[in-house]
Amino acid sequence: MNKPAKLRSGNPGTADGQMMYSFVRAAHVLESRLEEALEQVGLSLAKFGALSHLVKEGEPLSLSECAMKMTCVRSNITQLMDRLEADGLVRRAEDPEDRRAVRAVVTALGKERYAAGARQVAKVQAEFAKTITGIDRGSLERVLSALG
Amino acid sequence: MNKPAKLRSGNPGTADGQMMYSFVRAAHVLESRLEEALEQVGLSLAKFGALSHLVKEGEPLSLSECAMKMTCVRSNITQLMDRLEADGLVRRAEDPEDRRAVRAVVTALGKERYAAGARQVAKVQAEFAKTITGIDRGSLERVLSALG
DNA sequence: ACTATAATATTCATATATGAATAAACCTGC
DNA sequence: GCAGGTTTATTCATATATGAATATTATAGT
Repeated sequence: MNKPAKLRSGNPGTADGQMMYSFVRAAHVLESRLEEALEQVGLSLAKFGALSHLVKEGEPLSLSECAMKMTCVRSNITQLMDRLEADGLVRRAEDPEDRRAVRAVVTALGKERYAAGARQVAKVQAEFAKTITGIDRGSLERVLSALG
Repeated sequence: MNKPAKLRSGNPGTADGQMMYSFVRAAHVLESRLEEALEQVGLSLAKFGALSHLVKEGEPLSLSECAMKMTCVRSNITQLMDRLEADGLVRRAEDPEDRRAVRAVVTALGKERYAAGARQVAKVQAEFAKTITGIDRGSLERVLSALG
């Protein structure tokens, strides 16, 4: 009982629906590749993301600032920092300006690990760049920015 | 110390990298919309996905079959079924053919809930369809299928 | 028939995420 | 200066996901 192809293109109930699912699935695959690549250097995507923001900022960020930059709730950062601290990649430091705040300081090991992670991510990016060859960049950018 | 725009387009280290991150972020936003829409009818995306496969199959699936259809590990399904069973949407049944197997049976409530979820998902799909207006379907499909 | 191997679901430990509840420190309006 | 509200991080409960270890059942090969 399959619908003929004619009914399937441009029909919001079928073709576009498939497209939406494909989109989400493709993103999951991409994330898996990133996770796998980062695993080679002892990082997860979450850990790399946190290190990335901290390294790029160049100076310690409060955990609230981390949460904002990573668009997640603060309790998530609390746990992530626990794990990063256990790995010796980050250190919690008091904020002399605000005694409520805790600032995350990247350790030397954290910086090395971040650099190694960045090299791994670059490989996946290169693959991704090859994959999207042949799609119009402008349209894709517009769609992606329209989505979020 | 920003690089001029010229250096940023077509440069694998910047523009394409941004694109990859945008892609993943956009998918997350889309998923959040789906979660939010499904929450209105008491479902999560994971629960809806499981119900979806079961309803479409038309007959009970073993938990291993569910895991394969949802491309996840079996222990995940064990837990998901626990929650679906607690919600009264699914029931575990013995498999007379294979005493190791457990089959997931959708309850009447489960079918209703699935239908309500499908209506919610359809709304998000319609939005998504609008968003991707103006991008070439063929290229997008090729890219998405190349990714996974 | 018996033994070795495979497949089944579950449990456990862990990682990631959310959101509610809490405690401590900060800030404002009076 | 203090009461009341806000912001800080943490803890707890929960949902989702993985992978290792386990127990039960099936199936092959002998």
